[in-house]
Amino acid sequence: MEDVAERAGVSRALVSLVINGSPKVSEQKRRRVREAARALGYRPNLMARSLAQQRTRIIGVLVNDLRNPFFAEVVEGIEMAAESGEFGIVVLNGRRDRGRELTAVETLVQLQVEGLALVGAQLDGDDLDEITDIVPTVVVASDFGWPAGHSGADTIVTDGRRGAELVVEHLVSLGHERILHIDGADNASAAERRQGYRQGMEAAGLGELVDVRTGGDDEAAAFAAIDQILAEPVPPTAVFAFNDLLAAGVLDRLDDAGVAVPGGMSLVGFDNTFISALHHLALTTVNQPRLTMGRMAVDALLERLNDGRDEPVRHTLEPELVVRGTTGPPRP
Amino acid sequence: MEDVAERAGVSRALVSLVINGSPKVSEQKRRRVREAARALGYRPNLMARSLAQQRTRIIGVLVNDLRNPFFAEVVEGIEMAAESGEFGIVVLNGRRDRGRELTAVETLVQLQVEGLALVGAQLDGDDLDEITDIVPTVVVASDFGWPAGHSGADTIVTDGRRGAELVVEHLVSLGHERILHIDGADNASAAERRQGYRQGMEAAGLGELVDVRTGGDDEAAAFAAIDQILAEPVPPTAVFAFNDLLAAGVLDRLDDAGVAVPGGMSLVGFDNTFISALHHLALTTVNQPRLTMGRMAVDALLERLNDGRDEPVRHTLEPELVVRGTTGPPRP
DNA sequence: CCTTTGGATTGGAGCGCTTCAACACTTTAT
DNA sequence: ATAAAGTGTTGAAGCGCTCCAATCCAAAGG
Repeated sequence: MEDVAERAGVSRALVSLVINGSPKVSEQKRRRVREAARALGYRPNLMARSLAQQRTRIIGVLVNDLRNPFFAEVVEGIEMAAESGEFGIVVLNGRRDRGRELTAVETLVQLQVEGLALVGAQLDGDDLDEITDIVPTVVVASDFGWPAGHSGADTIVTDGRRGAELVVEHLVSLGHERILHIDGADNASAAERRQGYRQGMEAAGLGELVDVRTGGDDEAAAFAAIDQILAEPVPPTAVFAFNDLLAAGVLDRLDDAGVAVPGGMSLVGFDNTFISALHHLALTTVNQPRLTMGRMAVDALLERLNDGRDEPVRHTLEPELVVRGTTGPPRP
Repeated sequence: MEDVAERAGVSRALVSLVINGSPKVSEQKRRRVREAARALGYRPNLMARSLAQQRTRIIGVLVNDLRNPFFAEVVEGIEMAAESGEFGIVVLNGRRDRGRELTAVETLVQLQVEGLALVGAQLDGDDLDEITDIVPTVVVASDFGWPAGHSGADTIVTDGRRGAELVVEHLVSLGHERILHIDGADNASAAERRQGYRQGMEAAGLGELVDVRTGGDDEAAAFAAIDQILAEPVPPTAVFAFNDLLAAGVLDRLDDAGVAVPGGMSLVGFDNTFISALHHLALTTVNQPRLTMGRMAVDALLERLNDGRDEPVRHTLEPELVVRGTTGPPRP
């Protein structure tokens, strides 16, 4: 910067003004500075700038699992919204490990992010309380209850309980009774969907038949569960899987076992990722508006940052049942 | 930091030493500083530290499209390798737009990343030359030729030409002749695969039947191409799609049109993403070792950073044909 | 007893930028 | 003519940290 100033015959302060597009710089000097900067290949040092400005204009994003297209799309939504709010984002990947999530958050905080979006985070409520004391936080696609702690994080979720109910209602309307749920284990939104499943079953008078098995959040997790289920004397007629990835795994296994879908077993996923839309899977599932969730997350953050809101806010989006080809009447 | 120093009754310099785990601090003071830091909830400011240290220990990653599981996994590979090399990464998403890629690179450079990994970038050779003058760069999963410019970027690719040849050989061995290629348009690795396709066809004496159609890099791009193909008087007996996503789109469309796969048409993808492995698709494809690619990319960067290498290096990984259920003998 | 040695600690300069009060120079009002 | 009110520019302080040279202190050696 020194060099640019010298070459343009002005002070460093003036260079700074030009770089930041201040209106109170004469056209002549502006041109000379621009030119000198180009000639020298000068690029401002963002670190130094942030330090001096005492702000970074960065939103930190912690994502549970980048390989899950659902999360990837939420992140795209966040990115797009952040961009139009003049913020950048830094994405860190928790890779399905709570410990890594914690260090990732620590890194983001030390990076001085102005806001934090936790996408599908597996942290617990206490972790969250600590975090919200430090930086404005929005929790997306997972749920830490309401209100979410001391100063409170904002929450953007699709109503997983309702989504699960929709699934059960749909299956019941087809005539199913033995509906089993392979859950998301300790995954962030697993509890909610379990609850919705239970409520749905009870509402249909099928409380006795509630059957939840431990799954996880990817195909592999589905294998053990479904293998075991198939080995039992009276398998269910329908399976509701925690998410599309899990459902895809179940589908594979059913295929191996020669069980027709939906002829021999109905199957429902969750998230409506592009996978479920593939004709060859044609997975009945529950839609979550991913891009909207990302956008709302950023909006929530910006309200805190720009408008100074400081009571927590919670937006619950409506899930939508998407009926495709993996559900039908139960086998006789 | 000032406050911590005061509370612990030491100087700021000593606090810095403790934070950075210097061995030359007495156990007693170390404890006192640690305690004061905890009591005050002190967190070092990474920006300030980077500024003072004149290094960031950050590798910038520009990724073409986060929604494509192939790229997401390469990024995971990079992340894991960076972690063990004591580097952090910052991921920016080009979202399939060259302009955005350019500004993303600019941002990363201003962030003072010490190395840059371009994953599936769509930039052109001139862009790359400029970039390599500024920061050590490795190009992953796309190809800018060899050597790649002035100071030169490193390159980590799977041999797309060879991969495409494998595909053609496989199809030819099944008896196909009218093999059509839906390409990746101006996508980074599209040219290479086109070339491999052509060479494979010519080597099999099918040079006359070479037929390349414009596709893109996601399902939607496949639709137009395949619809048009099906409307033609003599459709091909086999289609080789640029990647798995594209192939999935083709498969859907074939389904709509009532064309059996592989009975009526054989289909091959590329990348061996988890999608292709789903039994219901069972897509014949070409594997790229994604995690290895990520790891090698980081290794290449670290060689430059730590060992001072400065001639460009190029690693070409071997593609591997994965035969699944979408390929078979041609229809009569 | 004084000097040396070496480990522990500290003061202060400096990293690249922003920002604000102060200054110089014009223009307008009086 | 002088004062007042802009306009454009700059010097210098400060952002939170690191790191070197200097200092301090205690133990060891002469």
